[in-house]
Amino acid sequence: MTGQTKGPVAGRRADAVRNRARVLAAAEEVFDRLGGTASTAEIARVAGVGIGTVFRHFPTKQDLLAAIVKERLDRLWVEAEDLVAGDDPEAFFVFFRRLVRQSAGKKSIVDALAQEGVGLRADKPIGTLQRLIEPLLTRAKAAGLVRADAELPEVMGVLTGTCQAALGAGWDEDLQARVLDIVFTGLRPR
Amino acid sequence: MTGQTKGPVAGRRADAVRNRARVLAAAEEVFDRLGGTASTAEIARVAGVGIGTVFRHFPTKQDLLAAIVKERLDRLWVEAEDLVAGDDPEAFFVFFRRLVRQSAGKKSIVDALAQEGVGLRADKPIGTLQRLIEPLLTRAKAAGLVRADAELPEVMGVLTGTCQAALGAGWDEDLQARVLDIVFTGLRPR
Amino acid sequence: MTGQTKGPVAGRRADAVRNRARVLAAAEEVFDRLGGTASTAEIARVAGVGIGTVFRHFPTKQDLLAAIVKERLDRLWVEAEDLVAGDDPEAFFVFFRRLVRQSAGKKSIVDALAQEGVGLRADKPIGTLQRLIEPLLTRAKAAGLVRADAELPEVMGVLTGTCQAALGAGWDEDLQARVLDIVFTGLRPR
Amino acid sequence: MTGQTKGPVAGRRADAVRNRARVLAAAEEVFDRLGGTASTAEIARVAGVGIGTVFRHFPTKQDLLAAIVKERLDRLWVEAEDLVAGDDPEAFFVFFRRLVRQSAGKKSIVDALAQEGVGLRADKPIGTLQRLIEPLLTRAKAAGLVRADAELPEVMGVLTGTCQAALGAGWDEDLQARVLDIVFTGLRPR
DNA sequence: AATGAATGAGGCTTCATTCAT
DNA sequence: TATGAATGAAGCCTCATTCAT
Repeated sequence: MTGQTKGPVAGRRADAVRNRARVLAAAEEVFDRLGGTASTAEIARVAGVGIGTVFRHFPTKQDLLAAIVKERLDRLWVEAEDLVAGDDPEAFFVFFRRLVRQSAGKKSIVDALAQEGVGLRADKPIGTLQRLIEPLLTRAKAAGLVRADAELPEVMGVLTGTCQAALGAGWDEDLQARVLDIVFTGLRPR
Repeated sequence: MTGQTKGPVAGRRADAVRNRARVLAAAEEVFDRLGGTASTAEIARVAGVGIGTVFRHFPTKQDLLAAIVKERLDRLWVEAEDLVAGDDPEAFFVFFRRLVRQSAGKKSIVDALAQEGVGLRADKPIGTLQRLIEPLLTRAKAAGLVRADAELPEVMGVLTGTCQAALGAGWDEDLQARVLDIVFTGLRPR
Repeated sequence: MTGQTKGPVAGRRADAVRNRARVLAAAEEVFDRLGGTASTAEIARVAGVGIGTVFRHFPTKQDLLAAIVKERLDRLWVEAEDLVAGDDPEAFFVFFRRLVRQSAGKKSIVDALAQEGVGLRADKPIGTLQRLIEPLLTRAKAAGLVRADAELPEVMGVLTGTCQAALGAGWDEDLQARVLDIVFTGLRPR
Repeated sequence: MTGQTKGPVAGRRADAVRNRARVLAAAEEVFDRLGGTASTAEIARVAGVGIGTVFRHFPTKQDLLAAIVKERLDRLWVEAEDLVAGDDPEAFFVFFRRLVRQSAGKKSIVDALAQEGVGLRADKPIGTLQRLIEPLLTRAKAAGLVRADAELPEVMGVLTGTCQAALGAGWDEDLQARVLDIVFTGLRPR
C-alpha cells in the first residue's frame, strides 16, 4: 500500500515527524483564529490528516495546547538568544516590542503569557519567559535605561497586560507605538 | 403597568425579581470563576433554581452574559458619576486603579473591557467605558496630571491591558501597586 | 380587586365560561395554523389568558385537542341535523362537499376525521361522524344517487382521504370541484 | 474515489455503509410508527448504534427525514420505471394501487406524498411523484381507461388523499379494495 | 378562579476521545 | 502508523405541567 522503498531507516518515522509538525502548525493557526474552543476536527482538517493522527501525537487537547505554547516559547527563546548574546542595552525594549507585535491577532501566544485556560502546570511558561527577559531587564537597568526600582514581577505584569490588550483589540501599528510609548516611559528612569 | 413606584412590586412578581437577581449573581460568580464556557446548569445550581428559570429570565446564554456585562457597566457608571461630578483631577487615576482592583479574579469585568466572547452588539461596552473615562482623562490632562499627548485610545489600551493582566495573574495588592506605578508614571508628564 | 358587582349569581362563573371559550377558540386557530405541536404558551397568548388558565380548563394538552375535536364534531352535528331532518337525497353530497371545503387549511378538523395523534379513545370521532353520515348515505342510496354496493366504511375512507388531501395541499375552489367530481362519480351508480 | 465497482468498498468504509443503512432503516421504522416527532435517541436505539453515529451520517434530523423520503421516492421511481417501460395501459392503476398499499401504516411515505413537515425544498417530492405518474396517466387516458377530462392535479389529489386515509386508518386488504373500486370508478370514463 | 413564575424531563446537537481496520 | 467511524457525555434550549400568590 505504501509502495515506497523501505530504504533509509527513517521510513515511517519520517512521516510521523512531518505529521506532528503539520498538526502543530494547523493547531497554531486554528487556535489563533478561533480561540481555544476550536474543535479538534477543524485542526485535523486544516492539517490534512485524520483526526486519529492528531490524537496519536497529542493524546489530549490540553497536550496540544501545551505543545503550542511550548513551541512558541522555544521560538521566542531562539529569538531572544541573539539579543541576550549581544550587548545592546536596548535589547529589552526590542524584545518587549516584538512580543507585543506578535501578540496582535495571536491568541495562543497570549495564552502562553497568561497561562490562561490551559493547565500548564508542567512548563511554567511565565517562568520560562521570565528567564528570557530577566537578563535583558538586568542589562537595561545597569545601563540606566530602566528605572532601578522596577522588579521583574511588575515588568512581567506590564508586558503580559500589553500583549493581552494587543490581542483583543487588534491594534494597528500606530496604536501599538502609542501604547508602548506610555509603557516604556513608565519603565524608564525619570 | 401599575404606574406606581417601582418598589417591591406586587404579587408573585417579587419572587421573580428576586430569582432574576439570584441568577444574575450566580452567573457572575460562576463566570468569574470558570469563564464564559461555564455551563448554564452550573449557574442554575449555584442560584438554587431550576434550569428553566434561568432561561425564563435570560432566553439565551448570550443574553445572560450580556446582562452581566451591562450590570457591571451600570455599576461602574454609578461609581464613575461621583468622580465625574466632583472636581478632583486625580479622579482619573482613582477610577483607573479601581477598575484594575476589581478586575483581579473577575473574568467578566475583563470581558466587558475587552468585549471578548460576549456578542454585545447592543451596548458597545468599550464605547460605554470610554464615555466614562473621557471626561476624567480630559480633566486630568487639563490639570497637568496626564501628559498632553496621551489620547483616549492608547489610554484605553493601557487600561484594558492592565485589567486583563490583573485578572489572569491574580495580583496581590502590592504587585498591583507596583504595576500601576509604572503605568501611571508613563501617563504623567515628564 | 375584581371591583365589580357580585350581582347575578353567575359572577365568577361567567368569566370562567368565557375563558374556556376563548381558550378553545384560540387553540383551534393555533392548531389549525401550526399543527398539533404548537405550544400551549402560544395558545394562552392568543387567547389572552394566563397559561394557568389554559390548564385549569384543560388539564392536559391532549384534553384540549380532544375538546377541539369534540367541539368541531358538535358543530358538524348541528350543521348535519338540518340536512338529516330535510328529505333532500342530495344532502349526502352537500355534506360531503361541505366537509371537504372546511378541511382546507384546518388541521384539526382533519384530525377529527382521522383521529390521528390525539388519543381520542373516549369519543370515537369517526364513530360520531359515521352516525352523522349514515342516514344521509342511506337516503342517497335509496334515491339511487349512490351505488347500492357502497358501504359506510369505504365511503368514510374516501371522505377522510379527500379531506386530508384538501388540508395538506390547500386546494383552491376549482381543484376541490375537480377532485370531488371524480369522487362523486365513483360513488354514483353507473 | 477508487473508481472501482461500488461493491462492498474497502476497510472501515464497509461498516460505515452498513451503519448508514441501519440508521436509515431504523428511522423509517420509527418514523412510520411514531411520526416525525419521534426522538433521534429512539432511532439510535433501534438502529443499535450510538447517537453520535446517527448525527455523523445525518447531521440534522431534517436531513434524516429528507433522506428517508428521498430513499422512498427512489424506490418508487425504480418500481415505476418498469411500469413506464412496459406498455400495459393498466399500469396507472397498478401503480396507484401499489402506492396505497404501501401507505397503510407508513407515515413517511405519506409524508413524501404530502411533503408535510419535512423541509424538502430540494427535491419537491410531489413534483417527483408527478413525473412518475404523468406518463402512466397519459397512456391510460390514451387507452380510454381513464376519462379524458381528468387532469394530473386532481388525480394527484385523489391519490394523496387515498394514501393518507390508508395510513391513518390502517385499512385491511378488503377495505382498500373497496375504496379503490370507488376511486377507480370515478376515474374511468362513463 | 386567574395568573405567570418555576420546574425539570427530554430533545437536538457538538465534540473530545476511543477503537477497529 | 494513519485513518475516520463510533461513542456518549454534556451543553443549550423547549415546553408541558405544577404551584404559590
